[in-house]
Amino acid sequence: MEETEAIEILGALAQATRLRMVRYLVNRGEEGASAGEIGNAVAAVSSRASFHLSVLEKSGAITSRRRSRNRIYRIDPDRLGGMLSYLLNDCCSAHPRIRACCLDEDCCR
Amino acid sequence: MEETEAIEILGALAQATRLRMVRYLVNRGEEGASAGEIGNAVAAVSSRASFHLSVLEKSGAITSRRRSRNRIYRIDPDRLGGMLSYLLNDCCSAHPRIRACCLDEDCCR
DNA sequence: TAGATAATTCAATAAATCAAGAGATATTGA
DNA sequence: TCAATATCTCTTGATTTATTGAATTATCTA
Repeated sequence: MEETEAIEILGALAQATRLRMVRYLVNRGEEGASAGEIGNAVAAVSSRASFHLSVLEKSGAITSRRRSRNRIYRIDPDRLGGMLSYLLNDCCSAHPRIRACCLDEDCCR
Repeated sequence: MEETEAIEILGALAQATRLRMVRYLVNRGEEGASAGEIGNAVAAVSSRASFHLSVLEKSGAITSRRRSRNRIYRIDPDRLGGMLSYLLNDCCSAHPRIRACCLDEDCCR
């Protein structure tokens, strides 16, 4: 992954509403969720939900397709994983301590 | 790690100059580097380097101490690792595919 | 203490981001 | 085609962020 791609995903995740959207969509898995459901889940009015979803989609963290009247959004696990890999393995050169913290949920604060 | 802490680190990393500073500091390891060296490494004038270093320090991604005339900055691997762990294990519920991408450098694009 | 060095803070400007509501667009079913 | 539903786009104003150069602060050494 390129630096600019990683930065765009990082910027997309660095906002509470959007991070909560990602969390919600990860739990929805392959099924995904409509803009309305997502907005509801994170307590965002429709225009705001739409804006934040478009930021996430533009970054590549999520994808979407239309299904009837709804637009269904889904996580793109390869892009999210790719960004994490870029940070951990490329930027941080797989620094042993950072890696240990990342892999073991209970390692670091 | 709390959501707000993770978001602050994510926001700190979502900027090219700052991401390059982190990359440089990871390579410097325990030794760390002075503000001047870091600014030089990422081609930033002193005031700009100082500004970005303060953003990184405020987020917790790096720490600093004064050594003579210089201020020496270092990575905080536990905080960086903690943020990665928050994303991978908490937000993404250790999603198998995301996890695989993250761990194997060559898994995802 | 005076001068040199290193880093930060300040001021001004430009650009980007966020929130909310109004209105526009797309899709479906009566 | 008309009405209802779901989503998106546009506008406004407020806030935040990034950049530069000048001024300031802290530290060291002759």
